[in-house]
Amino acid sequence: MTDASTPIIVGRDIGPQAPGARPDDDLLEGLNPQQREAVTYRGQALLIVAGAGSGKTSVLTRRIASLLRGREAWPSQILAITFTNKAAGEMRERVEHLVGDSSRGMWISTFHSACVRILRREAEHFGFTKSFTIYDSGDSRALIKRLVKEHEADAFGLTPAATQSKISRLKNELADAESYARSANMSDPAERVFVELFGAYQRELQKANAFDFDDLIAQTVFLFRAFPQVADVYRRRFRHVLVDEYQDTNHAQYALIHELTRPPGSDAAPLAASGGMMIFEPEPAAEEGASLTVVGDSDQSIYAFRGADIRNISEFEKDYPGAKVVLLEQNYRSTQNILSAANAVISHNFDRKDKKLWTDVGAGEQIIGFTGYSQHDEAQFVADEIEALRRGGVDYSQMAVFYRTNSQSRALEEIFIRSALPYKIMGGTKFYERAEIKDALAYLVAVANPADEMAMRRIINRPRRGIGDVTIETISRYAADQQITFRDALANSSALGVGPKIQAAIAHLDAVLAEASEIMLPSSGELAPPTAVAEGLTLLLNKSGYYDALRASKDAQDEARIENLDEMVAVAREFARNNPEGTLLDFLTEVALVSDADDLEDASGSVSLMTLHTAKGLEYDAVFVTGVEEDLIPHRISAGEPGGPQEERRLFYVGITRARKRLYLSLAMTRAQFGEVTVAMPSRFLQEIPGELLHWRQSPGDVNSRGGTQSRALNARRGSGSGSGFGGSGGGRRYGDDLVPLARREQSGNLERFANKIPAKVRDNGDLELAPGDRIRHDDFGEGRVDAVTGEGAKRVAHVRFDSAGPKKLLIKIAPITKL
DNA sequence: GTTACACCTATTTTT
DNA sequence: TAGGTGTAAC
Repeated sequence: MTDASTPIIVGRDIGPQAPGARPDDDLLEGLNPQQREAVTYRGQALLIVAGAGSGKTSVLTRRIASLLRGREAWPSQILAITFTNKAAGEMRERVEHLVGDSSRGMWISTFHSACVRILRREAEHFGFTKSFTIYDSGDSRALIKRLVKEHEADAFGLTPAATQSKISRLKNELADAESYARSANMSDPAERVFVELFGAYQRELQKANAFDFDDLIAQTVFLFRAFPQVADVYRRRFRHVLVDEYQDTNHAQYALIHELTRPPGSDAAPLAASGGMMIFEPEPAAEEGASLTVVGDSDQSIYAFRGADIRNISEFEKDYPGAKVVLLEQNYRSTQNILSAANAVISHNFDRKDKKLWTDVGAGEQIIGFTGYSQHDEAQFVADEIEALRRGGVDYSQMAVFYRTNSQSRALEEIFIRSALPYKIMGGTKFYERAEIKDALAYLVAVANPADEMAMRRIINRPRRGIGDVTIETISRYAADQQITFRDALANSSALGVGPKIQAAIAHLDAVLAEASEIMLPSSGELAPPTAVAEGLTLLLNKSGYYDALRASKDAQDEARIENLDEMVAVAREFARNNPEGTLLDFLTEVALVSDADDLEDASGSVSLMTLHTAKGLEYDAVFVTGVEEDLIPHRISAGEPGGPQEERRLFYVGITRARKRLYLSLAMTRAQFGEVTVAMPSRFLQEIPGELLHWRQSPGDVNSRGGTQSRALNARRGSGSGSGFGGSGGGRRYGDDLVPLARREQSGNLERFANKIPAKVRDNGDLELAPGDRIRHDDFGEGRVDAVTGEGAKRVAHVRFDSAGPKKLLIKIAPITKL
């Protein structure tokens, strides 16, 4: 839902409200009673249980606005935490919309950026400097990889991946190497090696003046616990803490919130540790902890595998006695049919508080089910249906296709390309994970944080300078001997005892870094201009020879790399425009904490393809959930995990509740995976949807009876009446109730014909010329007449009306067609 | 330092 | 099956 109709109230007036004014009136406009309560309730702790599409962002932003307008809080006393930058940005925008300038000074940010802000200020308390680097998972994987090798840990079954995920899990539980060692079974050699690795990893991070993602949270908690007087500064400052998506918090995040909302001065005497100043706050007068508002929906918890602990929300009332709970069940997004299906599915999860979404917009369309013979058949259905919706006036950008695993996107893509359907894959390869972008950032990090050896190691031979492992180790040893950083060792290239060519290369790199440093962090101490980052980056890329090496390359990919780097420089310029005061560190922080998931919506004019996980928080007029099969959703691997199948059900629930008006559930009877074709069974979740809500265009039974491959699950439940269950098996009904048979089903009903119909090889029709009126034959669709041809060159599209398959758009260059 | 081949492993991933 | 990674040989 949206609050676009809310009038803008600009809160220029800083003085108290005029007597008798009702500052909340417009904020409550259009809200239902529960939403009003969530906005206006005042107390120490409030839990808003917000079902999907129940307007929680609206409630949260209005609650903040109401605190500000009522003069109950200064902006600086508000801390609102989300999980994504996108959510934070949206929330900030909407609060600004409501209260204007008086929102300035609020902290509306992600867990991670809030912690970075705190850590940059306080890092000196525990052996870091404020210019610390942030390691993303790729960086920490690289470091762990090196350590695993050094410790020869793979011999104990400790792969880099396993080690990384175990360390991450432990950090999310606030365990460090020492505390873990105490509880671990140290007679197990693998455990001993792991503890060693964990400790070594942590020491390396400290040495590099770096935090990994998990550290950002965990170290902030440790900081607060070790230095209560530091914690009190923030406890006094933030009087209102609000947390979005609370069901996704892990233990460390939970602890962070807990620390922040404790009454100030409540800690025992400060630790007599680490030479910091002892500041005793002589204020025994009972101060209250900040008021805490959390919003969440345990039915949408889908990140348990990453450490999210559903108990944080389900036991909120225990953690915060006297907490008020508000339940938002009215849904403003979907039709009742969609909601009823969602309710029915999720109600199969035991151990959950009952919650039923409802709407007053009416039943809406039935949910459409479809069973394809193969994943390509399924994809073709999706493509056809998308085209039909488009002709019916639905914009491509209002349609989305979801799948459980990324690999499923391929079949969809193949068909979409052939159908000339504009699509965009969300959350695919990430810009900031590309090698050249990581290189560029490493150059910047080398300037910003000379202690970061990882960054130095990354760039020292990129572009190739003839510096290999041997030289790197020489430098590393020299640095250790001289007790200087790796970076500083470069300045003494002549003392390293390496060949003249290599020595010159090192000296050159050193000079380039120094020059860039002078631009971005002037030694004169004066402030660098905002454009310094972009300039410095350009200088680094040019003078290091990075650009030249790419330009000289004949690899076609390197051209794209240059474009990506140009884009990176553009990002730096953009940053300078938006943050005139922004420093190099600010830029690196932003880049480290921003992911491309944050620009999800820029898919204008295309259909969005994404995993079910990525779909959370989004909504579309028409939603296709594909691959609704056993072993896919629920995924087979989840079966063995405690709570796995239930989390899968929530995932399916999340998918269903993204749809506003139309929902399609599809599956394929066969799926090519790992080189072989497997026969799929319909997902158990399909059977949890009441039959009258779901209309099968082609049910599993239809496909089954014609394909001849009996599958046990299909007959587990017989249809009763109109479109119930899977129905149709036994050959009674060949097609769905009102389905016009498609041409390819006419040709033959046998499975092999359809399984993996689309070969991997790409067909090329060359310059096949087509004009309106031409007759063509298509391998799948049969004969048809060309209505029109649009597009240019390789992207020419034929609009064809097939005799029996109906209208289609085809990419002429690659469609399996011949002119008649 | 680069290339080629063999090998391994295939959920989800807000930061 | 396919893609990515690691090692060995040139």
